[in-house]
Amino acid sequence: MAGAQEIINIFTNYRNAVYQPEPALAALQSPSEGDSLLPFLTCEIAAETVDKAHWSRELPNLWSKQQVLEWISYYVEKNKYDANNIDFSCCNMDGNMLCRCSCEDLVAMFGPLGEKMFGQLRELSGYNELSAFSLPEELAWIYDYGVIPTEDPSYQQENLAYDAYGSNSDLNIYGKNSSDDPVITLSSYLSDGYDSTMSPASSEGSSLRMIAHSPNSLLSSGSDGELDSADTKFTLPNANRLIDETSDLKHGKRRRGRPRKFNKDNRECQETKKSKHSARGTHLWEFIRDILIHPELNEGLMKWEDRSEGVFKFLRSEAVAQLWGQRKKNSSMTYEKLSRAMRYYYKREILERVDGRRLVYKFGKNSSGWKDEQALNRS
DNA sequence: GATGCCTTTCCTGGTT
DNA sequence: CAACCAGGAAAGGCAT
Repeated sequence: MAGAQEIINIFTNYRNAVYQPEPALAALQSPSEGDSLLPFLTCEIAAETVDKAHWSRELPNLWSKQQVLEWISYYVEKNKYDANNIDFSCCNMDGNMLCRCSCEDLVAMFGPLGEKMFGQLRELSGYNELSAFSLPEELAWIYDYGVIPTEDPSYQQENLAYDAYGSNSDLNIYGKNSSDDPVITLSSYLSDGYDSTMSPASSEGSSLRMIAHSPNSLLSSGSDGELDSADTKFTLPNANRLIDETSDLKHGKRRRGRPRKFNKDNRECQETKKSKHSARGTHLWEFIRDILIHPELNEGLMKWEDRSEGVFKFLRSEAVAQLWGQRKKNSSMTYEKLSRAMRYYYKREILERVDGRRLVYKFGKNSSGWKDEQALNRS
């Protein structure tokens, strides 16, 4: 366990390394911007410093302790808050623990800043004050796709995973406690879908579904059920790979291509998948497009560089990949793999290359639904 | 069962 | 050095 001094050192080093004075940043931090813009701006700023701030690429519940500290440091510095008022002994937690903190917890730890931090954490986690009934119609397929019947074993396992995170915990950044009305997040919206007809009983923890589906929760579909969630959350995605590696190793060399799913849990996963109706609109480029054409739900994941030309940029590449992975019930999705799939679209002219610009893509002539008028028609 | 499409996964090598 | 890009190869999953 890191001591308070060690934490302060990390904190200080990070601040010195990452947040050297930048005029643009300082301008954005002016009080006149107003709090309402704060979450958005922090996403934007984080994205601009994406090469430095690792936390900005991942969903908060996936952050390591280091990333949590980096985020705290960022936020304290951004708000010019006196770090002496912070109880650093409370900062030694990973993202999962952080996300389970109530607003009161954060206020206790960070004083008046805690409330703002709670708000931003909710933003970064994809919490939105949207009801399921206000979802745009063109995303109705999400309803079709995402319903997980309660008799579905995977759903029951997810609920087990959910319970492991504490179904009776206080209000946390994912929204309400389990007894409240269902809440939808972009994450669950784009990855899991949401069933507006879900009964209160079956919708329990719908806003928390992101936890259950997130890579670190793959306890639910993984093969190692006794792993401690707190300690394994960052290794689980790789744990799948380890299993594959050991089962696929032949003469010291791993077999090429996608490894077969052999183990019992994975077979269950496959069966579950087979039983489910495959929804339309599950293509990657459509998924990307749907994130882009709903900026109000975007969470700073992606942005248009040139809307009229269809040029867009990934701001939180790993977070988008994780969402895509959740959508495809694939815990081990990474930006690396997602980008490979994106590159296949070049040949089919669904996407066009944008040379020399990292994380930037452009819709091609064989894509549709992203242009202003098309998007408006879809709304 | 064969086929085709759309990824997914792994990999090597190059670039930023 | 990490992150990203490019693209070949092989395989999975699914619809037809």
